Amino acid sequence: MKLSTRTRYAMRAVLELANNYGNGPLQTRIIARNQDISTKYLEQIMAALKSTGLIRSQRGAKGGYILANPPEKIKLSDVFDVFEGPVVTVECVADEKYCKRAPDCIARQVWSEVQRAVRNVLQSTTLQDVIDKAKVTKSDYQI
Amino acid sequence: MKLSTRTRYAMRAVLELANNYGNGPLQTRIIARNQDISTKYLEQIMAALKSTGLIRSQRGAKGGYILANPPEKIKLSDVFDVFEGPVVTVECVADEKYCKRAPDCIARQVWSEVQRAVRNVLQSTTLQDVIDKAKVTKSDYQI
DNA sequence: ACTATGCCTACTACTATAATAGGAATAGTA
DNA sequence: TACTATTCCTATTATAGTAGTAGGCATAGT
Repeated sequence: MKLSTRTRYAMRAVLELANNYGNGPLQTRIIARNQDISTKYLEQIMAALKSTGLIRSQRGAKGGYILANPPEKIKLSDVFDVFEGPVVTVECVADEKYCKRAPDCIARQVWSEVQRAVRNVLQSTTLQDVIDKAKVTKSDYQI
Repeated sequence: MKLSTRTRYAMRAVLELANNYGNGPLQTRIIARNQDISTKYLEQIMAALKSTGLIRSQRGAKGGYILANPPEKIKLSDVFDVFEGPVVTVECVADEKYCKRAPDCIARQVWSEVQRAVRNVLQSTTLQDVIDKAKVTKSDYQI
């Protein structure tokens, strides 16, 4: 169980946008450079993020991307779900009809619990939460 | 983020062994039939489970597999880790040296939290716990 | 007009997954 | 001893997804 590179890049890109929130659009080129990501690949990822309404774009020179909502209104699950989908473990966890064995399947209960744990983290944390936490850590270092 | 079929089959097979614990070896053929899994594919999965020491085998007629330890001594993470590995999200979560950006990476904190949540479930639950919980549910139905 | 950006589409190398297949080795049993 | 049921070992394969690379069009600012 490992995250796709797309999801990891997406999360890093969105966190950059969150950090930049209020300062106008941020360019793919800049994000890619900051994060050591292929610009062309990131372009595709940004397009997907945009198509879900998570971010907005401004075309042309001095264009770029901004978050569609303030960082405290965006949950990590919003970003996560773009590529990893709402299902974290197995389809039958979300859709009992997916498998006829589901009602009696004790393995399903296991994956339900795991899924619940993951979604609990992702849904209860906003981009702003992450940024704030990072700042606290930073200042701890400086003491 | 979805589980591999191997991991799901492995979990179901091991739970069958847990249910059968104390009744001698259980055959791949039986498990495969009970669980609607390709016998040949399950054979490979059982071999992998055995190589980690999680289960033991008896060869020849009337052979089969048994858990190497009683169900209350086996954690779900023991089964999970055979195919999904101990890393649930990203390598850098377990190994900071994996990426030079790790110390400052705020995305890494996100994936750390998710990983912690998953491992918490898998490490705090045993096969016996799952079986017991399933029984409770069953008896609820009968009321 | 020029340039910097997003937007769109196609292509590709690589890898993992989920099997299928065949047969050798072993152990119980008639 | 022969027979049979099982694990064990190895090879092969079809398919899909991933992680890019690439080229050029559309748009907006200067």
